[in-house]
Amino acid sequence: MHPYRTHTCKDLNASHAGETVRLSGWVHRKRDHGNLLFVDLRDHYGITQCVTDSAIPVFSVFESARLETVVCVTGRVVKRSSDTVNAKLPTGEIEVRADSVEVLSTAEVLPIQVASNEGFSEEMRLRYRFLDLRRERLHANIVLRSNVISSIRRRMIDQGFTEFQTPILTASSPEGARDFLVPARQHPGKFYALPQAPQQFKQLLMVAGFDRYFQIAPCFRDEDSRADRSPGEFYQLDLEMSFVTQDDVFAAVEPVMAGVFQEFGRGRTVTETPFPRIPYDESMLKYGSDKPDLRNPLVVADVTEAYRNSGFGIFAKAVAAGSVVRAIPATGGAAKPRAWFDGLNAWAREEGAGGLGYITFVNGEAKGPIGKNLEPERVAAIKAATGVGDGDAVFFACDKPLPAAKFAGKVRTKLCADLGLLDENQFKFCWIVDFPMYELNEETGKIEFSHNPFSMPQGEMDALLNQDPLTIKAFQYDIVCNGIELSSGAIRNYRPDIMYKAFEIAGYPASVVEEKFGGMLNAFKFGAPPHGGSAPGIDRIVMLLADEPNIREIIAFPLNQQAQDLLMQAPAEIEPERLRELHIKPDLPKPKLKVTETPSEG
RNA sequence: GGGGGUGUAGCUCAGCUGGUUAGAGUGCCGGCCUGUCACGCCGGAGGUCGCGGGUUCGAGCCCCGUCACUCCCGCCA
Repeated sequence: MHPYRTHTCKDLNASHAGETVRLSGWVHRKRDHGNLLFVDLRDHYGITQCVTDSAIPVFSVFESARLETVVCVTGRVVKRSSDTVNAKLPTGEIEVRADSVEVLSTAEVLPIQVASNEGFSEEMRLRYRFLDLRRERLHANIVLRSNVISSIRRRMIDQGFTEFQTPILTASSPEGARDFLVPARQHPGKFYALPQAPQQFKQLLMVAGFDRYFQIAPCFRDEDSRADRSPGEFYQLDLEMSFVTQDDVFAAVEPVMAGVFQEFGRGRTVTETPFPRIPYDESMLKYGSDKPDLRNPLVVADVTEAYRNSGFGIFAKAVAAGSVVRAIPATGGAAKPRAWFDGLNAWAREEGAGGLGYITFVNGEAKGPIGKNLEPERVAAIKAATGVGDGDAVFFACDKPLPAAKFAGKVRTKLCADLGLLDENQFKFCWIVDFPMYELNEETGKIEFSHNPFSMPQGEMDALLNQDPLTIKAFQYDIVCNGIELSSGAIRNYRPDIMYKAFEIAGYPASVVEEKFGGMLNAFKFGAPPHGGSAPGIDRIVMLLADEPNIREIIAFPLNQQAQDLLMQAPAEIEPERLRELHIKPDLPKPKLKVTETPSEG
């Protein structure tokens, strides 16, 4: 018989009754009846109940084994009587009568319990990640992550994409986030950078003629974390395609996204392909965001004209000074008590708005502080613009266009939550397209790239030469699901002449462009195909599918918010000798923060 | 870099207006229990109330500082 196991802890059922089997796993739970002892034995696959009684010598071994001890149990499979079957357990029809138990590894008193749904502190969970990972939910999330990545890889390969690996030790990115740097021992004073994304490599692979590239790519950015953003590292499905338009990229990405979300979405409905394409300007107006949650049915409308020269003095004055008014409908909001409206007003002030004016519609009448001061035909126009009717309310955000849009977006989200309008049972995808190529820096008054300087301006050279730069759109797009930005992508600027011009408009002379991006620019001088791509974030995809609000729940060994690994104790100090051979001398501003010590090993 | 929250037993938390010996659940240790499946019952051990200072007759609670974790803003081509 195999020294460790003949079956896993999910394998056995009534058909195995009478067989002698061997199982290995962790003592998940014990139920000690004095002369009768039940042990739930757990492995990666499942749980099997083992039972022993005091007549058998191994009883005391089992009885003294603490939770999470690793044991090897040999015994006979017995069909349970009908009244003792556990319907909640896949192996609940049977149990294993233990003849012998070997303790393979003992366990100390647990700092966090495995067989529990209790919430433990992040610090404990990360310090004892190996225990946390044994727990059902996290264990399942990591398996889901693996399955999602396999599915993505299969779907990409089936579409004719070729998988690549690109360097981890590479050059500092010229723009963007802070790099992680690695000292180069053979080149004193010089550094490698970890890639923020394989952006330039994938474009070079297109120049190299590979046509369709993808990679499950690790990306490194030294920026502060958020609940949905790891500090340091994350993975993306990086892809790039040659001889394509924006629509070709969409057509390649959509079936992968839709397919994966259908496969792992546990019945939640997924937007049918093709996904809606929403121009950036429209998204900012209707949803107050460039990553709209389309599960929220509320749509913002512009009602600036309804307030121009109106009887509602505050807004009329602001509109005259260049502000806009955005109307956010609250379906069914008129039935809410006065306290709700007051609460929203207080919330709006906390958010930095002057307040939150509103009109309610009851029995064909417009009520509320604004309703009284606004002429009936203007109220009618607002009603028409927002599509509200009796029983609804409308809220107003009045400010300069961008802050008004953003605040309207916040109001939209809050109203939806308060009114319970969000359908949780959906994955709503869309593309946000037509991002502006440039934007005005309000402080400096200068024109800057608003997103990726390497994307192709719509209208190409003609637009750069003849259009107001602030009106030029780029072939730049984001894919958004349930209000979460999964990726951005672009059709790239592959023409050196257009690139020089695009950078010139943003204030970079040709010499700077050559110095900073010489490698890629040079490659484009030897026959570059038109190309474009995208890079959906793997971690966020898994977060959505697992319905987890925090990215650490879908990563086996995440860093904490301070970018520390509490289990492996990283970052750590380095022996002086190592620093010497790297020609590095620390110049510390103050005594270094110490990573707290881990308790002794078991 | 900035703002909010949290920090009390191994773990998860309660602790009222500042007032006796700081509690519960769980885990751990011991006892009882032959059909449980979050088994049950009885008992026990376990505390520098994050740390430092202050106010007070008296501080887990109030004040100041500091540290740690977390959420958010900045940042994230």
